[in-house]
Amino acid sequence: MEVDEWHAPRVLLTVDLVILTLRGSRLHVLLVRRGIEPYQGEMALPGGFLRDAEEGIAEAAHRELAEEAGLDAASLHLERSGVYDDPGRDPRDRVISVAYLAIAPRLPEPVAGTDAAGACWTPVDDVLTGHVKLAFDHRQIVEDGVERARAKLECSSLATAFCGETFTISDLQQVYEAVWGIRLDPRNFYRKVQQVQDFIIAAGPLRKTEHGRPARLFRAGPGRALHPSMLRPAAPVTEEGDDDER
Amino acid sequence: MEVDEWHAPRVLLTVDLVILTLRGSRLHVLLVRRGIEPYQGEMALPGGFLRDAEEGIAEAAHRELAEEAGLDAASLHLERSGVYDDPGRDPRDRVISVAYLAIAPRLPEPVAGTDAAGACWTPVDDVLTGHVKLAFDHRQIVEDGVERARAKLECSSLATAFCGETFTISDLQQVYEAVWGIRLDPRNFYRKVQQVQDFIIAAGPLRKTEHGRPARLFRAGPGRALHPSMLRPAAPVTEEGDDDER
DNA sequence: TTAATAGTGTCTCTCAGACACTATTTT
DNA sequence: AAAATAGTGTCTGAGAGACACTATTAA
Repeated sequence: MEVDEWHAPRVLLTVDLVILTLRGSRLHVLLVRRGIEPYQGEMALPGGFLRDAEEGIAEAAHRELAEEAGLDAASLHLERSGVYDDPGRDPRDRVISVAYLAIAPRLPEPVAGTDAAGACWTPVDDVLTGHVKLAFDHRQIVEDGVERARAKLECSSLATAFCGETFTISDLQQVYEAVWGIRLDPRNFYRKVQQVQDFIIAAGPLRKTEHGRPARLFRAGPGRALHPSMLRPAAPVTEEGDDDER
Repeated sequence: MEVDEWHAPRVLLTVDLVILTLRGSRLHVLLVRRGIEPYQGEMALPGGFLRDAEEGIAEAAHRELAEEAGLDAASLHLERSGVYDDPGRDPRDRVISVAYLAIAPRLPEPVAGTDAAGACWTPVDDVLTGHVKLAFDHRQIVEDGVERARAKLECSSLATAFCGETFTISDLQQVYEAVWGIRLDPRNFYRKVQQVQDFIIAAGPLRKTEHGRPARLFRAGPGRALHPSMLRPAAPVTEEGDDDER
């Protein structure tokens, strides 16, 4: 041991939010334009420093969610997603960032009551491909957050957090398709999702659709973990690994 | 935004290590007796403060692994496991802890070349049940680390990190049984583990056993992700959820 | 009617688990 | 021989995906 904590370095702590939602049939992330240096004028994730030494990190995440995105933290799914600590990630100082993943249902406007000017929903594909550049290591933070969301769709009821109070099975399928970035068979999805215990429960009336037969409405059920789980299709097995077996 | 970073609070950063290994057929975690306040004389996870502001957290984890446990970090599986930031978790100051999970193969002595006096392997069950008390929130850190190890056995080749250079299929089964805390059928395990691509590869000779037929030896294969995965048996389905259907 | 979406039934394949059975060693 | 562990074969049941089929709406 022999650690002398009086000489241990102190670091700054920020919270960054990866707020995901569906717009159209694509997954979007909320970005803000930075008003201060460094990276002034560039796009970045909403977030900021801890307010004071007594504020918990989760507490700060809730505060930033309300301040910067105008979203009611109580109604949103919010969970820690990752920690970013590369000593050179912020040119000013040693800054550690704790990322939080938030899932929002479809919202009519980019953001209502936003504190930061220039907040906007951006397709995650544009961020992941590098078409839209982000400040700091925020592209990596988005990538990790999206991957976490993808994984959690398999074994948790996270998908319902993308939907409103009630939704059809088709709505839910769109969530899975947008987040996973693949197409699913509607008939198999329909059967599968209803076999999961406590995932969705029937909620009264039908919803008229633009075309076709009206669909039943459902609400999120009490289950948090899915049994059986909604596994992603396995990546197609390529034969490239068998080269040395010829 | 409008965050004035000059007034943002700074925090201390520690790294804590959850080093797991198998001893006998039980899962053990490495603990040290604290030499300084707070919690002086009590058991805790090895770890410590960042050395300086330029040291990365992963770097610090490797350093502590060598200093406190005498283990060669290069040969061990080491990954970030969690972050602990409750403002009251350290009575002295605001201290954030980043936990790392390390997996060690069976070692002959409690620890060789250990810097900290009183380091010892302790059965994780004794920690999780509260039979052995730990300083700070270290019991929670152990619990989270063990759960992460349990989950990673399913989809990664982590289990081989508990074994030496070569091992039998029976050895590998003992890893799964000890970490998951359940018994597995040897015949099914044998078949299943060999169907996983690039998980284990045959390594020459047989190993004599105390009783019974000698077993083939294997080495860890190149695969990191397991296909198909080694899923834990599902928790038995209880009927308590069906009460409202009578 | 057609187009479109909702919802059902059924087949096949793969994998998990149960377990009978054979093989090879020590005592 | 018995005991013990290694390793194989086979059956059953559950779930995933393919896909034919029916149901109900708008245009």
